[in-house]
Amino acid sequence: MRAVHELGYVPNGAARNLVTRRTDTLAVVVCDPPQGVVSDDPLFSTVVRAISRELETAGKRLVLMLAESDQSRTRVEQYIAGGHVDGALLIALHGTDPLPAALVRQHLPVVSFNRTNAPDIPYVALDNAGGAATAVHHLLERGRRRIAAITGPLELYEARERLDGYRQAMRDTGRRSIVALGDFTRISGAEAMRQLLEDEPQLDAVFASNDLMAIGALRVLHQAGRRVPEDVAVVGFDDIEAASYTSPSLTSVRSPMADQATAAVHLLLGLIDGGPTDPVIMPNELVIREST
Amino acid sequence: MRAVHELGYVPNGAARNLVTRRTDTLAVVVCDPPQGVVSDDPLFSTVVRAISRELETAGKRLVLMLAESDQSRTRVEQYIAGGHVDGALLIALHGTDPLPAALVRQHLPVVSFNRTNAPDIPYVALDNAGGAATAVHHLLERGRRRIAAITGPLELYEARERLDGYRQAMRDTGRRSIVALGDFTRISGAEAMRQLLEDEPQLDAVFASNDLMAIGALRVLHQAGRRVPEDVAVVGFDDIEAASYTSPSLTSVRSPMADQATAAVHLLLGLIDGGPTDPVIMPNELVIREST
DNA sequence: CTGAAAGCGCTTACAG
DNA sequence: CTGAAAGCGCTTACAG
Repeated sequence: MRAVHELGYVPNGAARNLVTRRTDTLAVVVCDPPQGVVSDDPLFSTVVRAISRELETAGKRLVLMLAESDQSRTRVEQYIAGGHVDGALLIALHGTDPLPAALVRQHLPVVSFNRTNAPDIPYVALDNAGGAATAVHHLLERGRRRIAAITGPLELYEARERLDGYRQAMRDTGRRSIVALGDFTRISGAEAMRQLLEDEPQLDAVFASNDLMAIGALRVLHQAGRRVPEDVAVVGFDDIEAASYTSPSLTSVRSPMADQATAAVHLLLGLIDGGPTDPVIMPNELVIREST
Repeated sequence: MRAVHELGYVPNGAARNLVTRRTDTLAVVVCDPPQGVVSDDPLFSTVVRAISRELETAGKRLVLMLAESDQSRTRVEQYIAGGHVDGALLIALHGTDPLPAALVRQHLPVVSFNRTNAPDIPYVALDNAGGAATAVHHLLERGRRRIAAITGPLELYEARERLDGYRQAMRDTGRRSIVALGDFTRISGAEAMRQLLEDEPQLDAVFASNDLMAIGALRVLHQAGRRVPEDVAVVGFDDIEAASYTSPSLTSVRSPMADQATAAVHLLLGLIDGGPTDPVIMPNELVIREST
């Protein structure tokens, strides 16, 4: 050991990997297309940092890969087939993505950061429907009666679940759903808000399926001369940092992204060790600010 | 080749790495401490994605490592000493960080995403001083005379350079500098703005060294009943997405982070191939919006 | 030009 | 318990 210290010896990683057939490296695959919604999200860096910290604690390394195109998807598959990683964590998976099934076929432990269409992939998800219902009930408590919703892109489970939660809560309280389509971008939120004002000028509340769209909606409401929250109350989803510095500041359903990331890492590490594969659902909470 | 296809053969990566002594893998080391400013920055995801794309194009892999503490710094050093990577790209380096020197001592090709105290490390940097000067001249053209600055944390080169650019521009036009210290967070921008209003109630413009602080300053100005831009003009730096949806929207010096990331990757790949190591300075441009 | 051998630097069963 | 040998799956000089 003295010699080790004196000579600064460090074991060669490739040689060790070769013989042990372990790499202590996990892939984080961001499946979002280039113009995709999730990885441009303000929460992306939170998620990546939380994953990185958790893997470091476990003594593992993180290889970050984008799967933005068919070509890069192939690269990911080949890299993983090359035995470079012990497992993979998929982020921002669209419902129709062929990648998860391909990885499972290679017998690689795979976990998804959200619900997917591949039934045998363990995942960690937010309680999207519950969060949306919480938002609706909060608006009802505030005395709102005509509550519209702006959806995310419906090919994403999160977007569908948030819409379902809104719909269910409206139905349960005997109300009619008022829905405009968005795609999780601020611009789409603004456009959806414009459309809602035209179609349903009597509305007195809006539930936006994420904060970026809520911010777009706030802007349009301001331009249209509607006061928030006096005339129209607005609730967002995710509680990104910007939610606290819009004017008025935005009530939002907080997505515990860092906790979700940590849970996903644990699920993956457990899976590699042959542990259970039950999905994990993260709770969320409503953060009430000036907009409601 | 038919057999390769039929059997789905893929070369074993570890065996190949062992014999070739190349890994085709580069480390991206985020040197920011846990509460650090840079990696919580909205631009972090932009940078990471741009690097990832560029490495993918070059057929390289990306290992993401955090160096948030002495312990994790040691881990980074050991990992790199283990020969797992062909080079390293350092992000968010503080002036006093011992990591770059340690890596250079291991004869690893290293490039920094900003200027550092290690003289022999090639880097890519923004024209921070030039950007700050542009902001000041823009404010002067708008007829502003008492222009204050809010600085970033001065242990960061970016922050010092932006301050220097402001100071120089003020001096060149025979004006007195008015400076309040911040640390690149929104909160610190708000605090600095409060202090400025107290110390220099006559000020008619503020140059904030980044957008987050400018957003904090906008809020305080609003609370203090100062109209922007009528009473006080505000310029930020970085042009993060939020700059376009504050009210009023924020004039800002755009930092071309994606281009900077691409340039840093090229510099590193060139360095590995024995290419030149000249620093690269990225130009920036002023994006004029409602706040000036 | 083709094919067998040596060797990269480890770990792990196995012999002494 | 210690120490030498085999082998992980490649690449690359080298012999035929």
